[in-house]
Amino acid sequence: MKFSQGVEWGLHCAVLLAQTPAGTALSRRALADRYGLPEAYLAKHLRALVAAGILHAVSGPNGGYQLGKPAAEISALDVLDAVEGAASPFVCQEIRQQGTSALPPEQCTRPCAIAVVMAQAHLAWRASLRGVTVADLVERLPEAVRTKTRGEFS
Amino acid sequence: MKFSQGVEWGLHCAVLLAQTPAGTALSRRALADRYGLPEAYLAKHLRALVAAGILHAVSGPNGGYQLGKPAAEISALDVLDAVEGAASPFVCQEIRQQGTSALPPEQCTRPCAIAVVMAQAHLAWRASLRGVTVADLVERLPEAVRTKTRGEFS
DNA sequence: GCGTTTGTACTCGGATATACTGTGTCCGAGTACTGCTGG
DNA sequence: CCAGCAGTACTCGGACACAGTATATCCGAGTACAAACGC
Repeated sequence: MKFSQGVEWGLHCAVLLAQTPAGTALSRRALADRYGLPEAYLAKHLRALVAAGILHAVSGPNGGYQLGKPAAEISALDVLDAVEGAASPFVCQEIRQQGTSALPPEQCTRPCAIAVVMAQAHLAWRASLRGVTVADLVERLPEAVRTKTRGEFS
Repeated sequence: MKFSQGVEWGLHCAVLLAQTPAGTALSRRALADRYGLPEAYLAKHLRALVAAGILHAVSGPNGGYQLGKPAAEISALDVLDAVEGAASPFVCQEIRQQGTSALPPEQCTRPCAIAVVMAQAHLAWRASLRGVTVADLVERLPEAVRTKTRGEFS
């Protein structure tokens, strides 16, 4: 089980865009070069972020990507859901109702205990990520890094 | 991002084995038939559980699998780690140190904030699963199901 | 000199190939029981 | 009748194909600017 690299890329891009002056857009080329990423592949993930409303894409010269809403309203979970999909990694196949010793439906009124446990863990994971916004991530950057970044867009 | 089906299979098998009288072993054939699973593929996952010490395999006639330790000492996390591997699904590639605006190493003494957030979420997820044992899962089964299962091994 | 038009260069978006992990399967090694054989 | 032995049937374990998704890429659609042209 492994996340797509797009998760890290999307989060870094969002954090970077949150530090740019309002109204400025960064082209995908600029983002890819900055982090040494394959531009065309990065595009696929950025497109997913645009579809989720996290980023806003502007066409034409001087176009590019900018945040689609305030950084404080974008959680890490939002980015992850946009890139990886919000579906639970565990999908209960109800094998208790299959095979030679299948349980009859009337004994399966309550959800499978195993699925419940996995769902709870999934919720805990999501809750942890939901509590952190892109604005928080910017705050947690070292001051030196923030000033360096700010200088590049002055 | 999706878990292997082996996670569900392994958990169900562990819960079932926890309900069998001590000393009895269930063959992989019996397990596969009971849940309608592909026997040969189930074998691959059971082998992983054996390697992790969660199950114990017995060869020969009347052989099969049994729990490798008390059900109360096997957490859901143990099973998941055995099947999926314990590695974090998020692997930080340190892209902040790559590309045209790469940060110098002296500004990267603290771990990347994004990696920290992801690691915390991962820990929350693992903690949730670590708190539930196979014995707990047996307890959470409906009484009717437990008696039905018990009857099949009398 | 000014407005219009055309061209260009730059942007994002969707459709298209390749690599790797999960899925599924097969055959071989080992072991305990069972039946037979010889005493 | 009993002990030893060989055969057999059943078990798990590792090596081998197939499929789906992540990875990586290319080309086309759209837009704003800029320069050129006509008035």
